[in-house]
Amino acid sequence: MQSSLIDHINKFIELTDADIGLINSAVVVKSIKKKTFLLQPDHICHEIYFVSKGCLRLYFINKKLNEQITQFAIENWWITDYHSLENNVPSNYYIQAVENSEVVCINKNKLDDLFEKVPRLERYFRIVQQRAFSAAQKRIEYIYSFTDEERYRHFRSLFPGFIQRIPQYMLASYLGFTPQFMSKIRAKKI
Amino acid sequence: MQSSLIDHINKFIELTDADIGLINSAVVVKSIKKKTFLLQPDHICHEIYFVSKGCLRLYFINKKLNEQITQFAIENWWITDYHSLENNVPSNYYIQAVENSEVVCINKNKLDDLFEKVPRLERYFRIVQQRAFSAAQKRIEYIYSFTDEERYRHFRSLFPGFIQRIPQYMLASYLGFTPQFMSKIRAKKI
DNA sequence: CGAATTTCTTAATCTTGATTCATTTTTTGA
DNA sequence: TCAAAAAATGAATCAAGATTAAGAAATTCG
Repeated sequence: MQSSLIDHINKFIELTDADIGLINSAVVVKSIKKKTFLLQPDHICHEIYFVSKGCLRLYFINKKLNEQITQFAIENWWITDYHSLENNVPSNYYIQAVENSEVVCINKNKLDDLFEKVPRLERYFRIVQQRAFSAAQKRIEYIYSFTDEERYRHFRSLFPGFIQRIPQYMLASYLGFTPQFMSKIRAKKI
Repeated sequence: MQSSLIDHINKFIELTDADIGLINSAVVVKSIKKKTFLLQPDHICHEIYFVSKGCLRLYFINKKLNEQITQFAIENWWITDYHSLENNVPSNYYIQAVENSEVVCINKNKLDDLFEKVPRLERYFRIVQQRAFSAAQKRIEYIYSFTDEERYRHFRSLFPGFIQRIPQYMLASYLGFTPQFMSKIRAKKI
């Protein structure tokens, strides 16, 4: 039984059985219950996470003491705090399971070793990072193109399935407005 | 005389003379005058640009017919529309020189060939993309943490030199507010 | 140099979405 | 199964920043 991470990597590069062995021995697969934290503020982030099942969120507490979600990760997405990971500085973020989930964890040092042993993985992660950056570029475009209400309708039309999976207040947080405002626009006909 | 792109790559990976030759034969260095466009809407973006001198901006025209700048690139930064580049679809964006500039242009197909010939370049671009994504994560954090006025003051304290180089209205556009509001907050004492 | 263009400023009014506070509905888990 | 916690809603007031409409100042370049 192939892990879903290996399946995902295989979509971008070819792996030998030896490569797969090396990858599998570098990762730890964890089943985590809803609300479990994988990262909390003031801790240095040492791992990147691949979601094989479920949903995680990345958020921080803003000055008004509200949760501000900056990213969700569902099946086949990576999530981590790259700033903390790369600069070895304490994070401001929480990474938390929104649903019971299964994640593939890779420690940063082990990942660096793995790049030495399986150089083709550089290509896989180059492509993954480029897609992530491209998505971030699009997101910034949307933030500056639409009003909050438009962004909600747009998001709902793009990911109709996803909004069923999470509480409305989390979507409001991700979109950058209050649950009250969310209620207001949901109360309007279409 | 080494190009500044080669210098930059050399900070992350080791290149042989043969590698350098291959890279140099894949790129085109252009000197472009202020206001020159490297990309315009409805065109598919086929190149990525490395700024060796000067400053470029990436922007689109929003629904209110105003320019919305989403990115600047100064010396040693890459800039392109990855969405258009990767999916071969027409761009919504302009890429324009803000100052007389020198850019290293790499065609996407030539870059793909180059990855075959110089696989270690995957590593360089993996790191560059990861940094770009990390910067985008931080930017989204700031967008949702601060008011517009706070973001202006924060940006000014982070990049005091840069704000001298560009017209104020471009900074207002990048920060997502109007030139009038920019004037208002600049008129306040400190 | 001097006219044209770009850029910046001021001020009055208006809008989107926040805040506050209260209530209702839904979900969870002992 | 039912009490407690979590999530969603509603309405009144408020604030940050947009809009509109002039003008003033600074650059550019023929």
